[in-house]
Amino acid sequence: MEQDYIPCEIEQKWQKIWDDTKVFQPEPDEREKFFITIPYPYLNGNLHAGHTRTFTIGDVIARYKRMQGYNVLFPMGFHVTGTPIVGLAELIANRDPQTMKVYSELHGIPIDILDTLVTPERIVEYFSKEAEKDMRSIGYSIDWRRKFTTTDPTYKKFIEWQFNLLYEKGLIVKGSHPVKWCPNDNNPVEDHDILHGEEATIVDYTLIKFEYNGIILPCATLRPETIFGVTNLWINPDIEHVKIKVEKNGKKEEWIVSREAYNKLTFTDRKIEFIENVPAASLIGIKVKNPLTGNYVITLPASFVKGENGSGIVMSVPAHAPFDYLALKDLYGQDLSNYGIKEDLRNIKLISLIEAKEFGEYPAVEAVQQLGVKDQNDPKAEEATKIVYRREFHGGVLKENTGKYAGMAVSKIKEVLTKDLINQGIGEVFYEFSEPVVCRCGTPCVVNMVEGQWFLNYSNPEWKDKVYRCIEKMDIIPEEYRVEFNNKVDWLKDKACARKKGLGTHLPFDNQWLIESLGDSTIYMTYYITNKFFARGIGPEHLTPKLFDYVLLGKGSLQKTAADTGLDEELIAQMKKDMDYWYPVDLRSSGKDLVPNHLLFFLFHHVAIFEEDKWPRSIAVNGFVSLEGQKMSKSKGPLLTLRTAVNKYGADISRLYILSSAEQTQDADWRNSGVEAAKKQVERFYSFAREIIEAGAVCGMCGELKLIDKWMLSRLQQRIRETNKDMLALRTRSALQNAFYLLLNDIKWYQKRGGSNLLYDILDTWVRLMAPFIPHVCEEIWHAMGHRGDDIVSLAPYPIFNPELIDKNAELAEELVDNTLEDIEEIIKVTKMTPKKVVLYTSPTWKKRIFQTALKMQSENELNGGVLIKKLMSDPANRTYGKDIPKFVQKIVSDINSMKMERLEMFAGYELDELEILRENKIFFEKEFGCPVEIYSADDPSYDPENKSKFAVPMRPAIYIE
RNA sequence: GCGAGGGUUGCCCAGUUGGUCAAAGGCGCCAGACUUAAGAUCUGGUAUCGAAGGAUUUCGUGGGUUCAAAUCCCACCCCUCGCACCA
Repeated sequence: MEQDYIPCEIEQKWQKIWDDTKVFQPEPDEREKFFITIPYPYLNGNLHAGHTRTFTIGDVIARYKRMQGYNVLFPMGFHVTGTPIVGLAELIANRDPQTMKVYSELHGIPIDILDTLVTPERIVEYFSKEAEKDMRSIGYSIDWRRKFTTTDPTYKKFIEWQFNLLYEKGLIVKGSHPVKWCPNDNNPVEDHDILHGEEATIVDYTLIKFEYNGIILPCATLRPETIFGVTNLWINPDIEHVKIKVEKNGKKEEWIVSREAYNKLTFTDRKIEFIENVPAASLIGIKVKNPLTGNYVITLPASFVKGENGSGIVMSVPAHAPFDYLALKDLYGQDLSNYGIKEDLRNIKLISLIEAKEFGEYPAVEAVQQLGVKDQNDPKAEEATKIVYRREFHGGVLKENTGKYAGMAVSKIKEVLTKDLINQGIGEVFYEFSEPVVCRCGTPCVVNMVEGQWFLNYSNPEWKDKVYRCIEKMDIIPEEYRVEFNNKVDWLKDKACARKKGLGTHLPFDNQWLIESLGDSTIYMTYYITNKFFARGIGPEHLTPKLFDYVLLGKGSLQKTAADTGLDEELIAQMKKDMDYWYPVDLRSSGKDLVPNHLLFFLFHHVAIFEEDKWPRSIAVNGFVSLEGQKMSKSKGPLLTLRTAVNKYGADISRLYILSSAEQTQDADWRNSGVEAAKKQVERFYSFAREIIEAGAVCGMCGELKLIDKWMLSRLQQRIRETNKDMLALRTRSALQNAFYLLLNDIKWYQKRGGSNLLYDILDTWVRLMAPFIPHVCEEIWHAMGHRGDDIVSLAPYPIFNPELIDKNAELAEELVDNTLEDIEEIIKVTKMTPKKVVLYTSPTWKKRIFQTALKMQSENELNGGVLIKKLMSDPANRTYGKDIPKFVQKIVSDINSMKMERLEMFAGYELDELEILRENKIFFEKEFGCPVEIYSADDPSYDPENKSKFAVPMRPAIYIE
């Protein structure tokens, strides 16, 4: 080994050896397989610290499983379908200043090359090469024979096959959906096209059609159930209203709405025709029919109604809506005769329809009174509304007067009721933004219905049921995410799966559309298996649907498939054999951002296409990476690329750092000071190994073992046990704590206590323990230890826990020494004295006996202070210490009571000769404190000037210092 | 608003089947060793009080359960992320 640790030399050397010897190119054999996949990266930039984290976790698992004896397949591909790469090519072609800056400086692309990346194809070619180079440089154990890019002609054949299959199964349907739309550009707006209102979401209101002389006055509401409590409608006399002709699904109606609402309606899936302006005054004071109850209610003037919200006409539910109540109250006693309203509005009776435990009959009235809201223009009215809505939504139940809906929870009613209203022709859905959205061009956006769109029918309940079943059977790591997955399945609606722009595969049954990029990356893990064969030169012309049917699903016959594809039977049989061997996916590990999209679709498509035995077995998710506390951004910075990290620190240090800096789901923060610390640790590991090897250390297990050796072995076993336990749960941080940091502390103590026999054995285990995490330096050490040829550490057996090497007495003995050491130090610190002599007194025999007796009683589950004291007192031999016994017993009993199981097991059969142990370590103590040390038993102290020996108890000797 | 996650000692971050938890590890800081010196490295210390191994107050806030709470229960406050046709 070299004197100094030089990462890049070691790393390049071993990467070449791994590649040359093809150790990570698995083929089916008799071993158990483990198929791990990480979502391939989307290549609109170089790989960054986020990728580094996710992929490194995957690689560590792959390496760990391999060392455990599994036949591990860990493949990788590149995702390029979709629009961002097309957009990036345009930006580069246009020399967009920010893009040029970010991609040259942060992504590290030489400017002369960047200048050439002006088409999507060139971008894909460039980044896929770079990404592979990067992943190799950090030592991922990927089988590169299987790589592909999602625009490969053969991959497109695979996607076409899949979408035809889904179409045949009726899982792809045609429909319309609402999008954010700029009327000026006549195009959908994406998030980066928005000037303000990025936060806006599309909210679905229910439109309820009140009727007046055959004309519809639609009211938009988020709470359609309140239709049962409507006492009147609100019309703002100061805004413009229009009468329009509305045609939807062939049904023609005449509506009256605000002018703004008319404008919005023209973008919906309705045909709209303007008829005439309608003076607001003519709309006030009329009687309109509640379409559900058939009751007639009056229309009244209100200033709080805004033309741009909803339809511009509002239904009034004063029992539950503070604004409605306030507006109504404001009209009490007012002269409304100019609207032709003569009746006394006090006669309008509030209608309560929701039972909520926080409120009585009229929640709106109570809230208004509690908050002291003055009128409809008081800002506190908003707050009152929120309070009432929130409480009613959570805990509210519908009352008897809602007919067949009585007893239903308010939180569940909206969907059901809206559907019923639509079916009866008296309701519709109306989409609106949660806040105003303005396009970059300055135009206010609208919700537009895109028609004739293709959807993946994820809302299909049978499909969802299968996914639930799949999740139930899977391991979700960490387990807390299971509920998240189930929630998201529940929440998922139909998803538009085709677009007009971007890279990708055309929909086979409707060629003008491109398959959306999340849809084409759901079951591609099978493609790694088949692509090993395709990549040897099988062209797309051979990849007929029958081939995929046979290889992936086992449908059809070998002969017919061969005839259909023109491929050899033997080759096809081999593909199928590989598929049957490797599938299903044992673990898909990914960043947590993919939970509500990719990982969900991954499950949906698997359950739709494959039989249950091919469903994924487990999913793991990990957190993000930030940079010195700042969020990273590919397009704006800050950004740390994988390459920058590896160039600066090396592969092993980057790996160790990213894995140890945060636990699985926690977000990690990449900090320079942290990497520097990791660097120090790896260097320390390296020089520890070098010193041992250069000293010519050999296996010490066969020689005679001292107590400290037994202690070391015992601790080592515990670290092995914990590391394996952590790896099983993918807790890489905790695994490293055990396999590296804690073990390092143990080794320090071992050496401090004069241990030396087992250094070679420790190293042998330690290198294997660390190999999945920092493989290059471990290979280097393993080689230096004399392993040659095929005997590389990447394929060496991972250490397993050996319970026979656990030695409780050795651990207790060291604990005694450590306790004593710390107590002496503490006394010196407090008294600030320089010791001239230290005297130790071990526990007297009677205390040890009592301790043992108490432990025994505890193990028989009958530890009781009183009983113990009586028992002791009855023994004449104990009379001498009679008055000390109760106090000591009390202490012992409470100590033992507060011990955990593990601790009690540790003490089970406690039989330590403390005097002997301390005497053996006399020289150690003398060295530590630089003065003579005398050791006595408290039974028989020949020197005890201050009578300290009486404080001696088991595991804590009494101390006298002068 | 809905859903999920989180608030720990100067900072980052462990620890939640309740009990060696004043609480791991790292950073920072302090002291010592080494060095001509600095750096690097190594050793020790780092809540408060204490001239004897102890005591006291801490784990977002306020209550509660328990012999015992960072850990369990209730309420509240604050922070981060997702909410879709975008990868």
